[in-house]
Amino acid sequence: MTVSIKDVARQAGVSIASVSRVISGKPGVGSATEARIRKIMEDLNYRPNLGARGLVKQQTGNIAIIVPRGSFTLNNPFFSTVIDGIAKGIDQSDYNIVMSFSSAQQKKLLENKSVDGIILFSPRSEEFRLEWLENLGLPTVVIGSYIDDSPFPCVRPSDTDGIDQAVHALYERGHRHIGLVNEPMSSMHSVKCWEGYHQALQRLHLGPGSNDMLELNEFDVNASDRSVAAFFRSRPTMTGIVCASDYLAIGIMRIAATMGLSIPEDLSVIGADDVPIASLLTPALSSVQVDLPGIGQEATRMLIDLLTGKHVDSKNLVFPMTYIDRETTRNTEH
Amino acid sequence: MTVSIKDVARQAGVSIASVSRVISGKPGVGSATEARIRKIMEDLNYRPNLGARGLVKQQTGNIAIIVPRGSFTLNNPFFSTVIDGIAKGIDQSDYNIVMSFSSAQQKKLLENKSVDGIILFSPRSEEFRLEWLENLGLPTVVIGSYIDDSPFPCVRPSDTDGIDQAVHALYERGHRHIGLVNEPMSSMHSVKCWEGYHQALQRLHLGPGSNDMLELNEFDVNASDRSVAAFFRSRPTMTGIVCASDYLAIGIMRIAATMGLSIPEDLSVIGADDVPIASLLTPALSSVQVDLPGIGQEATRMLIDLLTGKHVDSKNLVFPMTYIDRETTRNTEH
DNA sequence: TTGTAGGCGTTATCAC
DNA sequence: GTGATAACGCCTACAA
Repeated sequence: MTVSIKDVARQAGVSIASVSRVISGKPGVGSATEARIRKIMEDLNYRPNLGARGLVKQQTGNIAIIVPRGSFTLNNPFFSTVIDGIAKGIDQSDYNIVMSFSSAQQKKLLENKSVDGIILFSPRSEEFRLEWLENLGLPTVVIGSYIDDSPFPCVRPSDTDGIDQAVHALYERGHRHIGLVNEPMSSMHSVKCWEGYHQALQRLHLGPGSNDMLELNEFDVNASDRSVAAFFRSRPTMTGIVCASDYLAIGIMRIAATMGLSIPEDLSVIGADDVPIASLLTPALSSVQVDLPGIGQEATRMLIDLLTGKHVDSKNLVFPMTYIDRETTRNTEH
Repeated sequence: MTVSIKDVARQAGVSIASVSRVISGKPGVGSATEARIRKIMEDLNYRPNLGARGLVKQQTGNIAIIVPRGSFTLNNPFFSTVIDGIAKGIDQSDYNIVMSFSSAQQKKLLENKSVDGIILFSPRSEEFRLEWLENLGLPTVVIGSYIDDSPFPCVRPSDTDGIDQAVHALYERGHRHIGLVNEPMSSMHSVKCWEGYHQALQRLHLGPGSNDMLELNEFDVNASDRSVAAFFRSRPTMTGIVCASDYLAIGIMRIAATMGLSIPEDLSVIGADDVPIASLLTPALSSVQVDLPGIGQEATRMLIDLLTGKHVDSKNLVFPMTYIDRETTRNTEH
């Protein structure tokens, strides 16, 4: 059914070697025969079988995007925005993107020699052990915060500094009791955010404040209404909240509304990452901006450099974050 | 470097045939040798090469998701929400998802025998010609409105009815001059929306109103500020707007704001699809709800049925839409 | 129960 | 310039 290099060769009355040569643009074919072969390929509508080629060249032409299960949900705008950047980066190349959605399938995908490289969204320790990843022997670049001494190049926002900025912004607006809503600490991202929060409190002499971080049990805020409500209720003097992501902040805004808290009158809220919808919400979400598509694009470039043996310049690319003041923050008298 | 079936065979002192048998769980291997082989596989950390297997079994284990270039932007919540459904559907199977992002790459992906089937988001005629698609000979299911007599099974929202409902909702609230903001008519989805709009106007005896559709030149509203503004300004009596999608409606709300029009006081707006963020906006967007993840999941199930030779029941699965009244619509006296 | 051998569609190394 | 032919890693009759 499917037309192969053999069919072309037979039709053209040449050996498959010659056909293969014109396909891969290698020299050593008379221009007359080349023309003939080209014509036959056209007539027969020949298309190379990438699988077969991959078998001999030991490469697949595929890149895996691995998003931790659970935070998955392409709907999480953090991922979709970064992936838009990846799309842009990959357009220039000949690679395709392969994705799996369950953790078991992701593992299989990476083990089965069906990809040449990996773009890994900040993995959580429970899901992918570092040793296991290294054992794969695949070029890998990590997006987002990850183990500090990991062997993989990494592209990420300056989370620590970003959260620090957010706390400072609140401080400047008169807030003195500032909380942090964070994802489970099993994610390195959460640790970085915690560090930024802690560092800011210290610099501002606001005390340790470790009591004022809410560590969610799930990665999805919307599964945590009760603990969020309890957190707010038990801290009546708290006037400002910094969230580890916009996604979190949006959930917080929703929960606050159901509790009868109005933002920013009763509570100032700041997100992180500044995803596109942040500015569309009402009140528009104050956030810490970072070039999310840029991160995706740079990570892709790095991986492709790795794949093509080019020298990869910097092992750690940190994108700056800058506070954006919108409508969820307001001055308060303390 | 990479350990193959041969290595296992040699180590175990058996033929590759036996190893292959235990891998694929075929009978005909002594339980003693089977155990030995299993152990060696474990020790050597053997992983099958899917590419090689695909070569002989003539299948790749991959499914392509094709999203029309331009509307791409995983950030378009319509796509990300449906794809979330696809993810759910595919979790049960052993298939992986492959994506390309430029139109040229997508074509190559489909031609190169690197996928077993296709999930195609309502293609526009300029990008993928039906004849070309058929010629591929790949099991394909289409998501969203498409050519009526296409040979491919199709899962889609009842766009026509949905828009009809939206117009009626506005009518019931007293609106008599109702406009439609639509994407380029090269998309079948736009045509269906137009039909729903037209049909509603007729039933309500509101005249043809063909003058009151704005057909955007681009698929991205945000590139069309000027024409949207002109559209509004030239129709001072228009009090209600139906949009072909929530994505469009969100853009319209933004543009209206910059024009000093307030919603819903000056203008009632209804979106379509009811994507998750619709309810998070303020004012919360009135829309026509449809089970987007369900569409993705059903499409995936259909494709997998097709792929596994199971009987596929219905060639055309239409998901009902129902109007959801939120805050962007208001009564008006005409 | 086990092994041999041919083939899936390509590329690459030889000869001629 | 051109053509055999051996891989690549795997599956599968067919033999033994």
